Amino acid sequence: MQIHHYLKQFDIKPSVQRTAVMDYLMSYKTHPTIDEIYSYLSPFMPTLSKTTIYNTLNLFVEKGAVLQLAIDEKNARYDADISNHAHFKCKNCGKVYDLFDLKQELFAKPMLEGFDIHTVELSYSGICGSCKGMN
Amino acid sequence: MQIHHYLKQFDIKPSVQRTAVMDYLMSYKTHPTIDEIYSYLSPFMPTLSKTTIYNTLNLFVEKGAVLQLAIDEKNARYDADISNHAHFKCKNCGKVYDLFDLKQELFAKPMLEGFDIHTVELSYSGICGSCKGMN
DNA sequence: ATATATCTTTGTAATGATTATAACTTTGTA
DNA sequence: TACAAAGTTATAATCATTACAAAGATATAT
Ligand SMILES: [Mn+2]
Ligand SMILES: [Mn+2]
Ligand SMILES: [Zn+2]
Ligand SMILES: [Zn+2]
Repeated sequence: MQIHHYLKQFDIKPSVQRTAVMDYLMSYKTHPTIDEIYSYLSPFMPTLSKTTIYNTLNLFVEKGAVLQLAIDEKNARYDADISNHAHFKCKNCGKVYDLFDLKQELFAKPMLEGFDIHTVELSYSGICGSCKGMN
Repeated sequence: MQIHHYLKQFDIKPSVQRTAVMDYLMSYKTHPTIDEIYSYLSPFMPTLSKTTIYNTLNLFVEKGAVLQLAIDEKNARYDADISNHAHFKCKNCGKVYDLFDLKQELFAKPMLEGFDIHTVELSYSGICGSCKGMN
């Protein structure tokens, strides 16, 4: 199964729960919160615990398989797409959108004396198209 | 007094507490948390309440006088420098550094169909110079 | 200057996200 | 099968933030 293989690439043992979480993240690219992941999976896996979702995502982030986004002040949000892209958070509806069509230069890690830069996070906020003109 | 005048520019009435918080933010550019601000000011203002620090900073952010940084997953951090600059958070010591010497293009708000972009936040993380070679 | 309304601050309680803990279950191996 | 290691679960604890209501300060009208 491809998700099993993908997890192994990051040195993650593919349990049923871990596979389900990664499958969800790869299928629904909505940058979900822990609660959203748990609420979706729980009906399919009645014994699933929210702690497992926390454990699983902490492991995924640690192993580099998933990004933890800081764009939402309230809850952590997770993204299985670890390629260079930015995010936009709507101040009105809270939805987090992907922004792929930006110059790659924006994601360059600057060479700065005294800083060993590992990660780059570029976030925008404002009002999204669906919310414009409403409210 | 200059801080009073500065606050008024943002339509903020300069109370004693608000002035003290803005003074602190402008003097110590360490991107402090609520707790750090409270711990510093409390000895000088014995009746000060932590709720006031929360109220004050929420007001400052709402009025655009201060930036709330999302770079730290645990606590909100605040910055009185609202000019274009990026931040670096050390994964080891947790300190948040300013990065001023970056191209202004990095802070441009891209023109994208369906997005009305108000703010840009550019954050890096990795290991800082003081932490390199230690641990 | 006094009364009244509005704004601000304060302390406490409530909420909500995340982590710690310990028991239980599953998996891998001898 | 037997044992050890890894993973999952439920519950309790922690910690940041917000809600609330009372008290205090400031502004406005008489
Ligand atoms: Mn994304
Ligand atoms: Mn700064
Ligand atoms: Zn929206
Ligand atoms: Zn450091």
